[in-house]
Amino acid sequence: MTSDGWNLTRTPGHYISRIARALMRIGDVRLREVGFASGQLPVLSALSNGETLSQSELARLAKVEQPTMAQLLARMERDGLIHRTPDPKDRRSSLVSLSDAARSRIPAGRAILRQANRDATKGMTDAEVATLIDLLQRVLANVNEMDR
Amino acid sequence: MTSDGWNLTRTPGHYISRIARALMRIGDVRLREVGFASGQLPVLSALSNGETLSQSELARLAKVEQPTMAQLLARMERDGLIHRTPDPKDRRSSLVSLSDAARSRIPAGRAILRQANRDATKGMTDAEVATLIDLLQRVLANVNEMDR
DNA sequence: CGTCATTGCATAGTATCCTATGTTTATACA
DNA sequence: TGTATAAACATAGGATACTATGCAATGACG
Repeated sequence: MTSDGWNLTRTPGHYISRIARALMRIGDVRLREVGFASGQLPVLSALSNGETLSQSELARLAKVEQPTMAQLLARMERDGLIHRTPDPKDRRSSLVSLSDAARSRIPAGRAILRQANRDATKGMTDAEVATLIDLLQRVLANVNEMDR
Repeated sequence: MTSDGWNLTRTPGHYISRIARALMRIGDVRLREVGFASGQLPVLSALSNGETLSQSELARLAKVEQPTMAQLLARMERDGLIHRTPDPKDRRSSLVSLSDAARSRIPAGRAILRQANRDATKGMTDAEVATLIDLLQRVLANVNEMDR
């Protein structure tokens, strides 16, 4: 331990990357049952109320770069989760909407995610979870600041 | 907000994935100055004291699957960060060690990471950081449990 | 009205991660 | 000893992320 040349094991960053990887793996396994994947969640969430959004609006909402969203939407279209229709107002753009099949599976997906979050905070009081969320929010604000 | 079909924005998982992605991006940018990448940290850390380890030992330490470690080591070898020598005790295995160039740059890399962790917890007291680490540790234990 | 910057998207290339599978070597045990 | 299991590694292929770049359509402004 003390001879570790980095001594950076007990840092928030270390735990956060480990948890993120495990959560993504677990989420993908559990969501496969309803045909979703964890990377698709921001898109499903944004379109769940029937709205139609462009690729760039989705990228901004999901906080990913545009080519990342392009690939994600291509896979989702291939899997029948979304449709694209040309935007009559802008010939560069298409409007993305959820397929009926995807929308019908959203409640099941939401339940799976709620359970996963409960499992991940097992043994923690509501106050502890609230504290954790508060601290994470402040870290996120800091790293967003670092990004510029 | 209340009309969000998922209502899962204010969950630990949501923040943790966002922070992890931002931290990785920032870490990669800052570490590029010394020729490292964030994914290489577990390997650099494990070998920094001059030890030699096999690919599977490194995979276990870094908590990644074996093919992931194989690819990572291939890139690190290509970039001159590590050497591989055949294991005289086991013809299936090779022993991985850090190059002198990599070892000499470790102190600079460590300083960069310390600073990044300080930046990410800016505005938080030592007690708050300790609380955050404690809560994250418990979440990590939970998700590791979920993984089986 | 024409030029020019901006915006929306596509493509290419790379890095990390995963699962599934195969090959070779080592080991255990009937 | 011979076979079966286990371990170490390689390979293939997919998902999710990034940067860099290019093209076409839009919009702003002299």
